[in-house]
Amino acid sequence: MSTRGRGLHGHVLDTLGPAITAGEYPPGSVLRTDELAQHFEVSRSVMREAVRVLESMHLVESRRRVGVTVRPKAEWNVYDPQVIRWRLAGADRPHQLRSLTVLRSAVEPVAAGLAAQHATAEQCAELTECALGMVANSRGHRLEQYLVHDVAFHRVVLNASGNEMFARLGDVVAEVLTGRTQHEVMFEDPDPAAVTLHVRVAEAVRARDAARAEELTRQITTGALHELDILAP
Amino acid sequence: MSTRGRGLHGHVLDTLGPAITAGEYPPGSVLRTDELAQHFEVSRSVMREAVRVLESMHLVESRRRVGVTVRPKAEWNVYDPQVIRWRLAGADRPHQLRSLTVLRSAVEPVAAGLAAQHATAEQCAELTECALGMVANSRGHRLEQYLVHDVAFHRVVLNASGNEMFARLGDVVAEVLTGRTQHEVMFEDPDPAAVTLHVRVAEAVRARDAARAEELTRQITTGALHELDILAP
DNA sequence: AACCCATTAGGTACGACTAATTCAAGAGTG
DNA sequence: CACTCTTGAATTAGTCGTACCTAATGGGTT
Repeated sequence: MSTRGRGLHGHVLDTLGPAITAGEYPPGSVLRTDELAQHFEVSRSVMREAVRVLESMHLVESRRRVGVTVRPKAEWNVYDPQVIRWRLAGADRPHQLRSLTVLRSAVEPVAAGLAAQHATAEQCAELTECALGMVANSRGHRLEQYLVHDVAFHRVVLNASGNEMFARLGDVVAEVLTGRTQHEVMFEDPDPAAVTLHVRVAEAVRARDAARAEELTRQITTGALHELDILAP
Repeated sequence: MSTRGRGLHGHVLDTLGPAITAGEYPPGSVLRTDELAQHFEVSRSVMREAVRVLESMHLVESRRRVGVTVRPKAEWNVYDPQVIRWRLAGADRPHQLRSLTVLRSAVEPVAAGLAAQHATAEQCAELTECALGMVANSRGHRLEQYLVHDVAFHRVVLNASGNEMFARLGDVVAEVLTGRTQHEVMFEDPDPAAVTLHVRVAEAVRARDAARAEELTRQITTGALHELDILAP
């Protein structure tokens, strides 16, 4: 899933990427292409392709006579799904989870408002279906199935917004929600209030009530902020 | 600026990237590495590195025995600054500008609210300075200087939010604002109301009034939406 | 329909050469 | 003597071309 692992250069990236994003190489660290190639036991061609990809993510910068230098974190392409996955898989996970949750709190309410204006009949139906699925699995430790519907719900909202930038955050939200279920405190059944909110969002979108859809979604994301103690109770 | 043009593979990307993002090659189109290498008069190694970068942006997919196929627009990494620049430079510019402006309307108000909570004294001072700079250049066709301070203002807000995801949108906002001044209808002096709003945002942040900073910024971004006729007057 | 094999285009490896940049030694200058 | 400028040697990425490997594909055979 996280590993597209296609080809040798993919394998190299699966090791180097997480290492860099985890801060194993401090900003300014210098790597040499040849040494890396030797270390990973691949040809220089393969290593060069891997470096090019890291370079396109602004994780490193390649300069003649110097080598491959690690760029400061502030310059990374933190919206690259691959970078997000690497960071979520490493020591930076908590921090990354917080950043993304704050991003969600900004984007999703607006996306829901737009979805209320632009959602197709089919998307409205999907939304209702997802909400019902959440209700059906909200009790009896069915977290797995609950999560599936939760992820689907938010994905539909983002897609229905009609904004491509919002739509592409579907994967990010999916990883945040999944991460919360897997690694965070969520042994108990989900909060009934949250489930209800999702149902009401689906209703608001179906009723073309943008303001209500936005406000209700804001309540959902605010809840997510509270879970991570980003907001005081 | 848009061209980092470092090396031959950079030159290839500067041509291929815009072509693909402009839709010159419809989704599913098949390119051959060898043909491309011949067309651009570079070696296969260089072309392969370029393809790897395009692949990491999810613009294309490379498969054996098939070739390099162009992926559908919905799968592109639309947050990649390079992709954004390519699209802003091509036929997709209006659409991209709208998407980004909607994104701004979601992110910037929340960022401003956070900035009011987390901005350092220095950042508060910078903000005030930028706002004053906007006022000083808001009359007499000083659009150039006005733009500089406008861009700086929004950049400081995004940075002061303390959220890395927000901070990285500084470049995007900069390009949107620059684009508006250069290509859109903005021969006249900026709207005095907008200038005043910026001053008041700076005040709100300085006063640690998160709610007010958020609301005022929402008015700014709403104004931007109106300019592009995304919202009805 | 199931299977096999030739074709094809990308994947990998290696070696030679190029070019840019750094760094240091040495000449020149105040 | 200290400082600056020039120059050249060392170093590392950049480019190229070739050869060979691998795996999908598509057609032909059983």
